[in-house]
Amino acid sequence: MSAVTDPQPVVTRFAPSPTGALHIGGARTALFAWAYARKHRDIPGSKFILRFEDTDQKRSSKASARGIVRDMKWLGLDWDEGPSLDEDADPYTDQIGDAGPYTQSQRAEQGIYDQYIDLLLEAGEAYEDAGAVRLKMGEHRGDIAFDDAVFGHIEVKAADLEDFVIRKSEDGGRLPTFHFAVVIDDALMGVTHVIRGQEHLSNTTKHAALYDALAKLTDDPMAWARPVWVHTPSIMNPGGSKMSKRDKAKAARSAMKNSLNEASDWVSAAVDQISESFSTRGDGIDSFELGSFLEAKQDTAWIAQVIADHLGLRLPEIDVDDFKNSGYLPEVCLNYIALLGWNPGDDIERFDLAFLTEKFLLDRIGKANSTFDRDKLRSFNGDTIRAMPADDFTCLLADYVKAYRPDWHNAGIFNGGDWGAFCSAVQERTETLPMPLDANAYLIAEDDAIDYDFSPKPIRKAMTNSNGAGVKLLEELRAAFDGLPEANFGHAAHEKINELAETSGTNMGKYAQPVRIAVSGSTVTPPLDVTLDLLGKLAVLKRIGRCLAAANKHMEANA
RNA sequence: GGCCCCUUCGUCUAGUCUGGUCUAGGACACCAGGUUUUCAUCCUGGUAACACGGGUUCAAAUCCCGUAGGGGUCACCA
Repeated sequence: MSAVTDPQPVVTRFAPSPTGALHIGGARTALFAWAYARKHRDIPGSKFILRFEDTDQKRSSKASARGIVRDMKWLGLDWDEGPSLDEDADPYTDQIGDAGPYTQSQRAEQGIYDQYIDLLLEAGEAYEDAGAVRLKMGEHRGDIAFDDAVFGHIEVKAADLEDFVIRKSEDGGRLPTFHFAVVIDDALMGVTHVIRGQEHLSNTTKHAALYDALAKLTDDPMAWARPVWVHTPSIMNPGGSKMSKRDKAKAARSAMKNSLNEASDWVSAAVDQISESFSTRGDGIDSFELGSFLEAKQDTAWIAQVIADHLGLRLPEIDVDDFKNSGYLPEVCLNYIALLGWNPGDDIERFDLAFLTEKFLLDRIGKANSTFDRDKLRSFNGDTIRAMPADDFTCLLADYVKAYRPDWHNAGIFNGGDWGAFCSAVQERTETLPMPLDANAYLIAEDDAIDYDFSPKPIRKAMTNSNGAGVKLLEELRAAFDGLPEANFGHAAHEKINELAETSGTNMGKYAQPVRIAVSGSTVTPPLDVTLDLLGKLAVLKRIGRCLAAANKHMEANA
């Protein structure tokens, strides 16, 4: 007779500290923990918990907690216990699940941690030191070994283990440290698999010691059995540094310094410049804060953004919200980060949450750090956009415009009947949402705001080379277009170009390129008929006229 | 610096546990050609890696030892 063991439930959690936005690396940790719990959802008791580790009173904020809830939901990750899934709810007062509360500050208030501190103190496992409480390590406890699902067996000698603080002194509000709170909470919440970043690998000996000590001292040792530890490797920048929030600050700082030619007094020059541009907007900015940011004494995210806006610079995407801002799709972000350090074991690279839920196994997580490759992310994003039904793309881009692009939101093309035509013209050449907007800015520009620069080689070739052959064709076209009807102008103009090209025996590109240049200032636009339709006859003729004038002037000057 | 960990194309990785079928596969990027009125898409082809040095073995990307490089940690931050 063999005993049939029931499959054990899998309880995982994501436990960020609400000290800022959700980092893309944190999102991957959350994704792995979510996927592993969901893979075992058929086993009763399996669940995924979201908990806030806010034992650092100074840096934690409710606004950050809200932002993390919002970003998790944007990605499509849900949880069974923790703050309410309602983004507008208060993550501290409105929570779901019965093992709560789900923030450590609240749990500390309820005395949850103190009772175990007392237990350890009484048993001589811990002692007071300058107002704080430390757990005895070293010879008292001996060597510590544990098994990690990714990194395998790890052993540390007693001599290398130092006593560590488990409760802060008065200065820290007598709150438990992260090391203590994480162990108590994971045990009390029944967490079976602790999935987290590898920066905690070295800390795990501390946690193992705590589990073991508590198992000895309580009457329910099973509740204090060590969980399965799963440490995930880090996500790095192409340069080799760890991908971190500070990267945005560094990028803003060095761009500012560069724009001032690295002059010795660049900091004060920058402060003057930015303060001025702010005061004209009526916002005002603290020049002392700004200065300390520029001197690298702090890395405040919003100051980095202020500088980026001032410079017209796009900061590197680091937080989930940055990727949303830059026009990446949530399902693509999830797909891409899942592939950073994990793979299904075959050549399948494109998958969704359902696939991940079915396939996610711990032993397929790699040990080596991986570099974040925005090119590949962008490529995935473009593939996904191309594969979407046209109507979905139209809505998606419209939502993006409403949220982030007032310039397009107020433009006629967005509000009139042409939005669908624009979207279908750009969908297959879109990698990120802002890309078609920026590439086709001439569509929402005033007719006389188009700049003509005849120096780039492709423009010279199409217009001014061979004694202005292109310019002559454009003049011919202006006359031909003049007689065309306004309705369906683009289509008619396209026909006319075909006709002229055929009768004169030339390549239609010879006609098309000068028109492109005239209406957009560049040689690249969506198909010409659509582009001209979007612009309309009046605008096209006006732009051709301006372009012709500019071209003739340019050729005279260079004759 | 002490301790812990990692190392396959430029990048993400398959293959390593259970040595041979790996003249190392896929993806992104890159290059070339084709399709295309531009750009892009799409199609075809190509360049490109087992960090290094020893050992074990008939046989090593795969096992062992060492070296180098990289990461983490050593906070009353998490």
